[in-house]
Formats: sequence, C-alpha cells, structure tokens
Amino acid sequence: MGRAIQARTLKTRARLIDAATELVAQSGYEALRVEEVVLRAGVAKGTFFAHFKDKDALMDQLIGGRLSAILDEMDDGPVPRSAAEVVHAMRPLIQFATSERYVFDLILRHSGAAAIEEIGPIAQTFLQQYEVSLKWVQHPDLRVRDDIPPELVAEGIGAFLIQAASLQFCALHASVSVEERLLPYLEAWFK
Amino acid sequence: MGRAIQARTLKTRARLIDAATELVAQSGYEALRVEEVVLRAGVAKGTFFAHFKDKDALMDQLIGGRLSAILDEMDDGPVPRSAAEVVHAMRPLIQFATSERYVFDLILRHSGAAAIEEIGPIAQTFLQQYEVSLKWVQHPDLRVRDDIPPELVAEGIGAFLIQAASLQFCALHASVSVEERLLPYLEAWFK
DNA sequence: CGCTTAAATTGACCGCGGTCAATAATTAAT
DNA sequence: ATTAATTATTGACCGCGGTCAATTTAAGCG
Repeated sequence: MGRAIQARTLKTRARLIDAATELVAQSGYEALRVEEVVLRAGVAKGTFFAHFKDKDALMDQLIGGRLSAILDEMDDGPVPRSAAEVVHAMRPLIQFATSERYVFDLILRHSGAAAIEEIGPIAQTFLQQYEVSLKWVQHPDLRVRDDIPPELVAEGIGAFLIQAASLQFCALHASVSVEERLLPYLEAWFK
Repeated sequence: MGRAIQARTLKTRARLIDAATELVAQSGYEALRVEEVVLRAGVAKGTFFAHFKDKDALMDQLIGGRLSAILDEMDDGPVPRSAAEVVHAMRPLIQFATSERYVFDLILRHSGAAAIEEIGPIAQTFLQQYEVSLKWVQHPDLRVRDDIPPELVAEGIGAFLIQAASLQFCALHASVSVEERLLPYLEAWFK
C-alpha cells in the first residue's frame, strides 16, 4: 500500500485541467499544445506527464467529460417516441462529436480499451450510450421491430451514429445533414 | 501548363514505395519511420515530402492498395447466399483492417475526404465496399428483407463492419470473434 | 552546344510530444 | 527535531514528423 495522495498533487492536477479547459475554450481541441498548458498552469513540462500518461489521456478526460454530461442530459430527458424524435434527442451528442475532425478521430481512437483496467472516460461513454439507447428501445412508447432483440437495436444505433457522423466529414455526402442521414437508418429498426 | 513528369521522378517515387513496403513487411505499419524509408531508398528526407504530402499520405497509398486488392478478390468471387457466407467472404477484409490497431485507426481517419479532389486510396475503398455490398444485396441468390431499400442495406453492412472491427479492440468484447459478432447484425437484414 | 527556366533534390533546422536522472517537498517514525 | 523513505517537480534532452532556402539536375530553345 502506498501513501495517501498529497493535497499538492490534486491542486496541480486541477490547475492543469483548468488551464487546458480555458485554452480549448479559446482555440479548440486540435490547437491545444502541452507547452501552453504547462505555461498557463505554471508548472514544468515533466509535471504534465507525471499526471497524464500522454496528451491523449488529457483529451480523453476533457472530451469524455463533455460527452458524459451530454448523455446525462439525454438520459434525464423524455423517452423519444419515434425515429425522428430519437434523432432529435441525439442532436447535441452528434453536434459535439462532429464539432472538430480532431475530436471525432480522438473519440473513435478511444472508443475501445486494450484492457479492462484501461477503460477511459470516452470508452465509458460508449457503454453509457448503449444503456440510454437500450432504455429507449425497451420503453413501450417507442415502437421498435419486435423481430430484432432490443440489445442488437441499441448496438445498431451506436453503429449508425458513428456512420452518420463520419459521413459528415466526407465531401461526397456533405450536402445532407447528419440528422437527415441518420433518420432512414433508424427507421429501418422501427415498425 | 507545366512540363512532363521526369523519368527520374517516377524512379524516386517507386524507390520510396518499395523501401516502405519492405520495411512494413519486416516490422509492420506502426513501426515505420520516414527516416528509415529515405535511408533505404537512398534519398534525402526532404525528397520524401516532395513526393508525399505527409507520412499519412504514404500510409494511405500502402494500406489503400492492400484494401483495394482484397475487395477486388471479393468482387471476383461468388456472390454469398446467406448472412454467414457474407461474413465469411468479408473475412480477409476484416483480417487486414484489424491486423494492427494503427492500421484500423488510419483507415477510419481516411474514410472520408474533406474535399472531392482529395479522395485518397482508402476513401476509394469505402465506395468500392459499398458497390460490392450493393451488388450482393441486389443479387437474387441473397435473400434480403424487401422492406428496406438495398442501398440502405449496403450502407448498413459498412457500418456494421466498422462496429464489429472496432469492438475487436475492446477488452469488454474481446472474447467474441469479429465473425461471430458481425453475424447477428447481418441476420437482422435478412429474411 | 550554351543559355534559360522549370522541376527535383538536399540537409540543416524547427515544433512539439514525450523521457529521465537529479532535485525538492512531504510524510511517517524515532 | 532529526532522519529516512516516498512522492512530486524540474528542465535539459531526445525522437521524429515536417519545412524551406539553397543547390543540382533535366528539359526546351535558338
């Protein structure tokens, strides 16, 4: 057993995250530089890497936090009653995930974890999305096909979310909005 | 109007690609270093970037080439007659795409193009996959649901391929093989 | 052949993520 | 308080992708 975490450690960690959050608010995720974070936080570069395995680990936390908050709001809201309402309810999620190409790529890259103990904030949100979707799909107000198990439908919604979002960045499909693209996919699950 | 391309240019380009291909065969895609490629090709570092916009552009070509060759073979083979046969026919594609985490991430990152004139080799293969899938789905031997348009089913197969492949890298789902995971998704499209 | 002009090549240099041995600050025990 | 053992912090340094002004090579022309 090691010792308890020092108060200093938590303070430094908070300063790093605050600095990063401010910089992201200013110039977005892609433009974030570790050197600028430590400069603003008033610590040395090495300190950053004592707190985060790498730059991606910080991003995982920042972006995972936002995603989780959005999913919490989705979960608190009313259960959608049609494919169109599902798409509408998922708008904030898609909006954020596709706000920057860099963000979307990072989400994909962190969607799975190599080991159970390594599951990070973003990977968590994929489970969260599955659970919210499953809850909706199992609700009687939402009339889903009864010849496909609800678990599969919930997983399928996740797959289509990714598909719709990734097509967002594709010039061939840029004319159609994410919502319009997602709708026909989802309608295939409904009766 | 510029001048014609020099023979020297083509030779240098070929030497770079050959060197890269050999190095990948030796140690995989992730371990590839631009410095090693130019060393083996016998050119300066700057020359590499005169031929490829960045390292990713080389990877796009190497990986896109392999994917395209695999899809050509899929297209030449017989049309699968069931969900299980579809999964089996797609095995080589999944196999290669999930051979390295780095490869899969790169494929995702290049799946869409920011502008029409920028569509690279990997983005091309997504169209190719769609066309092969559509051909299968429209073939009378494969009995697909008739209440969903074939174009949507073809797109859906692409989405499920990505989903199944990405779960491959997730510890929570590592026990199930990609083929086993893909099958129930596809069966939802069949009658 | 020279001469001009465009294209290809070079390698020193930069930006930035990430490492690590040395140092400083904390804690626990005597 | 003093000491010993942990933990946190530091910043010089490295690896590697990518840039660019300078140089070399080749193509087009009289």
